[in-house]
Amino acid sequence: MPELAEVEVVRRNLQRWWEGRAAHQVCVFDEQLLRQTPPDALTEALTTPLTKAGRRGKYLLCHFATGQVLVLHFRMTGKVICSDVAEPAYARLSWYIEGQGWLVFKDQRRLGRARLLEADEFDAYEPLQKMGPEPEDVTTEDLQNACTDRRLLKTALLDQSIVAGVGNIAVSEIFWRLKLPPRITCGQLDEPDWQRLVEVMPQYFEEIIERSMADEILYLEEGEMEDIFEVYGHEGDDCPRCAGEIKKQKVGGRSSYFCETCQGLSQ
DNA sequence: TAGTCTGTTAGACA
DNA sequence: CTGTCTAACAGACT
Repeated sequence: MPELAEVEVVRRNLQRWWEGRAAHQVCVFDEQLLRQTPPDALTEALTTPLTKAGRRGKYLLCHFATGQVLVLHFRMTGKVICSDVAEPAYARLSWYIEGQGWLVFKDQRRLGRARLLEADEFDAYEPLQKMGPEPEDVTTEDLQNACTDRRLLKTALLDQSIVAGVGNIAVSEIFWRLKLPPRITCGQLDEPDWQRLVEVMPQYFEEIIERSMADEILYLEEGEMEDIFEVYGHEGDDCPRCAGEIKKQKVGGRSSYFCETCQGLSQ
């Protein structure tokens, strides 16, 4: 489930499983995942130790001592898991870490990408160059400067050049916390609204990261993921806050979930 | 069968 | 140049 929070969970896992160690074996099952990267070059990089697992927005960054960076993007259904077999379902790329297991890039829909960049290529890499500040760093001024009055707030927050890492789920959840109607435009926010927005965004991600980590542990024991969202995917349920009903509506081309009672007028 | 889905980008259009 | 919408990418699920 790749929004910022899920990518951060993978980053923390890779830090534990992989940092300081090199792969002893590499299997490329789906070359489409690699696109511009030759499998041989990837294999060579993976067989040197990982120096750091980083993240920027929804991009996962695997740094090597050579200065090379393996950039992973999971799009809709990609993820990295640790497995005791090399090729579980939907495996696209696997590398073996001694004493840990197979690290597997899984991706049901095959939209995810892995690309190996040289140090200078990484410094100039456009998608990262264009990216806005992380939610924990963004200021009200950043947002107000980047957002025109008539633009939907939802569309603005999903624009990765304004703020990095916000996805469609996060928008619904953050709007619910702020009691904002789904179609509110940037011009309709007052100063305290912007202030609360920059406070709540990082709080939301922090909380979801923690709950996802805890959930993963629970999943290993109980075999079932808990639903950690308040409104997203909850059409028809009662609002956890006011017992109004959760509605679903297309906003900016994609589904928004919101409480019709406590999130202002739904328009 | 048609519509849906956590993301991103290109092209059409206003 | 701005912004919005759609299709496309690719596959599974309802």
